[in-house]
Amino acid sequence: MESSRSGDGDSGLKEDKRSEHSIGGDHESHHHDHKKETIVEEQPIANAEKSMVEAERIESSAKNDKVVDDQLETTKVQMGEVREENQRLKMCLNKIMTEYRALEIQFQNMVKQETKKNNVDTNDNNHDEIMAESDLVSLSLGRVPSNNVPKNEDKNNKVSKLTLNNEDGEFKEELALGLDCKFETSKSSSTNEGLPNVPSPVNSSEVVPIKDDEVVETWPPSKVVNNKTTRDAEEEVAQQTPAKKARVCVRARCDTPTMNDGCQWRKYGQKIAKGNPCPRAYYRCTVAPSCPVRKQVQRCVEDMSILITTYEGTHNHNLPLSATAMASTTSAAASMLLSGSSTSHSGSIPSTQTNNNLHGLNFYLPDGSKSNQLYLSNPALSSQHSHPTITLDLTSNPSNSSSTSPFVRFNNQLPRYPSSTSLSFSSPESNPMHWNSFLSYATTQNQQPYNRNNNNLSTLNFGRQQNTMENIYQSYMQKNNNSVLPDSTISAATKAITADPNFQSALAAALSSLIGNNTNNNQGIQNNQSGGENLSQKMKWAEMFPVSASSLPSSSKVNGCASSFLNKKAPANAQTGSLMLLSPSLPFSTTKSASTSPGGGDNSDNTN
DNA sequence: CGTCTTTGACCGGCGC
DNA sequence: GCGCCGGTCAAAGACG
Repeated sequence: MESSRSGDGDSGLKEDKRSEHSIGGDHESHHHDHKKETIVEEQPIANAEKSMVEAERIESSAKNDKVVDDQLETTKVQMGEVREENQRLKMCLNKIMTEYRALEIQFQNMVKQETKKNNVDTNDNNHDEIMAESDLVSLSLGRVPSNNVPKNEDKNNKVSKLTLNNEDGEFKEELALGLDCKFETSKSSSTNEGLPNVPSPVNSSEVVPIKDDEVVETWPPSKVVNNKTTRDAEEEVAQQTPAKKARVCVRARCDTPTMNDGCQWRKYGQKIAKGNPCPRAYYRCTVAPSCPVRKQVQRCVEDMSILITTYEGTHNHNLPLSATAMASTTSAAASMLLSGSSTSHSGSIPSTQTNNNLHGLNFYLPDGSKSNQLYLSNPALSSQHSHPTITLDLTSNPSNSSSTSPFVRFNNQLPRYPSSTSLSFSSPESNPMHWNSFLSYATTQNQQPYNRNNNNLSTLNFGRQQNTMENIYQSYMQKNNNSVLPDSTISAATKAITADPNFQSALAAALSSLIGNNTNNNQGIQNNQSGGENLSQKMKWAEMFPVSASSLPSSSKVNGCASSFLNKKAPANAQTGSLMLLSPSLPFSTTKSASTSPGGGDNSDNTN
């Protein structure tokens, strides 16, 4: 009994039980004593006395009622306490939200001013301003501005969007942190293009034609600028915000040339970077012709089994389902970085959050003075000082880390961007499942086919021993079968969200987009708008809408890193679809080497 | 024949 | 100003 309590159960419940026991127990013990007495006396007595016993029994039953009443009252009191605590938490959350909004507005103003400065010559100042704003918001969430966001409306709604959420309660507000952009993008679009870069399963097949007013993120300020259009002007504005250059670096063990992130990539160059004999390959997203997203793939010089994939930019189109996890992950990570994750971490993180025990979501925020350079095993990559970089370390080898705690590392030493960040999910003590399931859960519901066709793949360790992952997977599946999220997952989500408002924003964005989009785009939007659901509810909700495997496309070949892990896990359970959620994969829930074979298989994703 | 990869050339930023 | 280096272009070749 006591051992079971030692778990991370709800303290409120524990209290309830305990108090229940103490209250009822005392009364009952007296009651039993009383009964014993009556029994003892009962033996030698006559019937007349039996009536007395019955009277006593009635009396005792009355006592029993009283006990029940007491319990009820106690419970009520406890509920009141819980409510109070809830209120306190709500107030706390409100405070955080207020600060967040204030910072957001402040940041917007700063960007606005800068935009004005830099675009004095431009005729349509307003346009640029607005676009920059739009861009800003979208970037803060790792998203691309909507293709068709009415700009004026966009401007006006930006500040009020959270207010809208307040009407429906605090949970909404909580999610709203991450849903800002979604609201913005969705509100203006009557079509399902509201979420351009994290598509719904339905829309994923549609490559949304790029519109003229669409803000296309430019990756580097290259000579790509051939024709001066309004978009170019917007780009120029956008480029002036460091957010444009945010990069997300993913380190993962992979024995294939590239990680399969589900997206379509076309190789456009290769270089031998200084400091690393392994060539660096350059890919650009080919899902949409004008997609600005690029990625660099390079082996780690210290450990050739580690593949370092660096993503830059945000997709401006609907993604294949298989790519949403990675896109969301990188977007979330980027938004975490860009939204000022370095601004107030130490202050915003409750001390209890630093104990590296957040049910798998371990966010250790060491002193900012810790260098990230050492952590980035690739000097070439770490030398990209012009880009704020966030690193997701999915390797199991923390040796590359300069910190003893391979969790989140923020570093302030990069010359130009003090916000380089590293996320590591490699701690042997941590359980990456939750993170992975968060990020890939909804997506994977639609990715079953990738699993189905995965056959012989190499192993891929995402920071954990495979056995461990298998156990996690199995245990998760068991829980998953009950369609009830484990408390630990909910708890992890809660803690993670409260851990860092910025990450809250990022994670919520990723989650909401994944889950919301996975079922139905419209529903997803509505769901997000209603927002009353917490993360766990969302996940449950997503669980209720599995996509049948038959409706999913099959990939003809599977040789990507991601698939290697997934393949091994997939056959273990008939519910292939839902297992993908386990793929430690966060992002790598799909299969098939997208980069090396951008054409066929992944195209089928789009057309199916 | 169309698409993708390869690879040398080119460009721009940055440091000395 | 020069050279280094990262990043991109685009022609040529490979592949299905």
